[in-house]
Amino acid sequence: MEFNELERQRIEKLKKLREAGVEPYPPRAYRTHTTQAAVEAFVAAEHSGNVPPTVTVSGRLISIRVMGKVAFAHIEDESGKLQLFIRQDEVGDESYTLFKKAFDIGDFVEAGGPVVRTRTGEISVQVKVLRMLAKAITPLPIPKEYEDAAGHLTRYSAFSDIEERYRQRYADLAVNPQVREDFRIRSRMISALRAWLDDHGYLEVETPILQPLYGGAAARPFTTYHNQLKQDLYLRISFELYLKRLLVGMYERVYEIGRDFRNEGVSFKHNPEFTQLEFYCAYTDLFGIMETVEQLIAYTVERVLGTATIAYQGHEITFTPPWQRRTLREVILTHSGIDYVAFPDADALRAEMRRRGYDTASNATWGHLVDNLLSAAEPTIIQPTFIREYPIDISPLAKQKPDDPTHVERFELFVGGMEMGNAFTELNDPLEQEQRFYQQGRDYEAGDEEAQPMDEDYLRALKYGMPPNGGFGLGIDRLAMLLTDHRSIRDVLLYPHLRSRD
RNA sequence: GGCCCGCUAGCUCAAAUGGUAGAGCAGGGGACUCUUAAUCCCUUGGUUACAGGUUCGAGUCCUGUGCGGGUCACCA
Repeated sequence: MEFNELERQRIEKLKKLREAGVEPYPPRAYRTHTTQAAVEAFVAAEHSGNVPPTVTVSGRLISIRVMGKVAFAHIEDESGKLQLFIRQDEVGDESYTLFKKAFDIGDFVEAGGPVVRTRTGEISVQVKVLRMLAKAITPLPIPKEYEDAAGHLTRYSAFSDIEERYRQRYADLAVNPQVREDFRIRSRMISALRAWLDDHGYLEVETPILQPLYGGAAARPFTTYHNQLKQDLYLRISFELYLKRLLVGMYERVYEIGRDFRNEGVSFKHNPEFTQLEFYCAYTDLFGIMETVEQLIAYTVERVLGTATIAYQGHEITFTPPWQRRTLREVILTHSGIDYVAFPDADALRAEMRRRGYDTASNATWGHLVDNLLSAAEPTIIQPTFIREYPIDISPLAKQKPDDPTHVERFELFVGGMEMGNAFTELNDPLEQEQRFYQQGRDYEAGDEEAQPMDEDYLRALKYGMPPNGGFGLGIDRLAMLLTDHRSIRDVLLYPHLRSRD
């Protein structure tokens, strides 16, 4: 380890503590109250006229104000903050000197004594015993704060360098309470999703992450290798094909929450690994899934934030059902002026798009061109909106519309200008599915690296019969972005992927 | 991957046109027995991301590299 000057000074303090017979990393803490519980116990005693409680509280030192033979400090634990009132004549000369000379902001400490109000009225622990729990070597960038009479909090020089916050998330969390809160919201959100699904007859299952064959989405996979088996394996890009096999096995409602891995570019809304919820429900279709999704997400938002209306990047978004239902054709026509069904092949559509100023790749398939048109409209769709009826070319696992075999029963959910989820009336005709895989194979040969490979075992499952059903996939990270009002997916991932240094 | 922007002390930021690299906080020394951005006096701290180049002289200009941010493309 290399140490800078500040760290060397603190290592000297370590020695000073040990020379005084104080172990700077003792094995145990003896907390009797969280800071919040200490305050509550004090307030209760004050109301009932009882003697104030004596407590032992533990936490990180976040401020120190020494005034000669008396000092004030604040400690913070997960429940909140509490002031320590330390008097030399209460803790003793030796302990007080050690506090002044060897304790720093950032250290974990423990303080025991009665809870009192100081002259300014702040509830504090009148410290009788002060212990070091864990000495910090590296100074934490804990900001100074000022709270005015109106309760408005100003933070000075808060740790805000984006790259360092992501690389040293532990420090970010330690000094930025709002970041801690964002990840609590994310956690509560996942709990709420799970609770709703559990309450509605869905069985939570786990399917393979290491797969001999990937599929279920249009994406390039990560590859890996099993040494003993001498076998190439892929990290899954979706759960879809494994979950639908379970419907063949007579489960009617299944879901999985877990990680997908896609080998593609990173951006403010893409991380190489991300969390997905997928569920499948037998004996329903696209339209049944829409109602389920409305209920599921409205319940989740309400339970996590206490309201169905949220603020997101300056927009007000309301999740109260029913949500808008539009067709892909109408959305694209409205946004771009192009009625894509009038241009049924790639060359014609590309020519029309270029005529209207779109920059299109000359090797893009017709389906991808349609997708590009949708992408252009995407940022304008703020309120929760189901966009349905997709071209069959880009939907190899969805069932065709009975009255229009060029399109499938598929919707994507958009909120806040982002795609949040994707759903189909699932294709359960094994012969048709085989043809779709063949077409994907031809697309792959033609240069589409995201085309899905033939999955013989999945077809074997379908041949046993799969009930009609609808399925849905939800980007958990993106929903978390909405609920925490963050524009970047990295702010809702504890450890977003970053290129390594050196 | 293309283009644009950024990288200066532990943290947050300054440094006209190229001319001795600074401040606040944190840290160190001192004063102070009710403070809360405590206050007051003194003070340490830098390979300016890295490597080259131009120049008498580069944090500043040029080239390259790394990392990050934004944007476009790719991509759900």
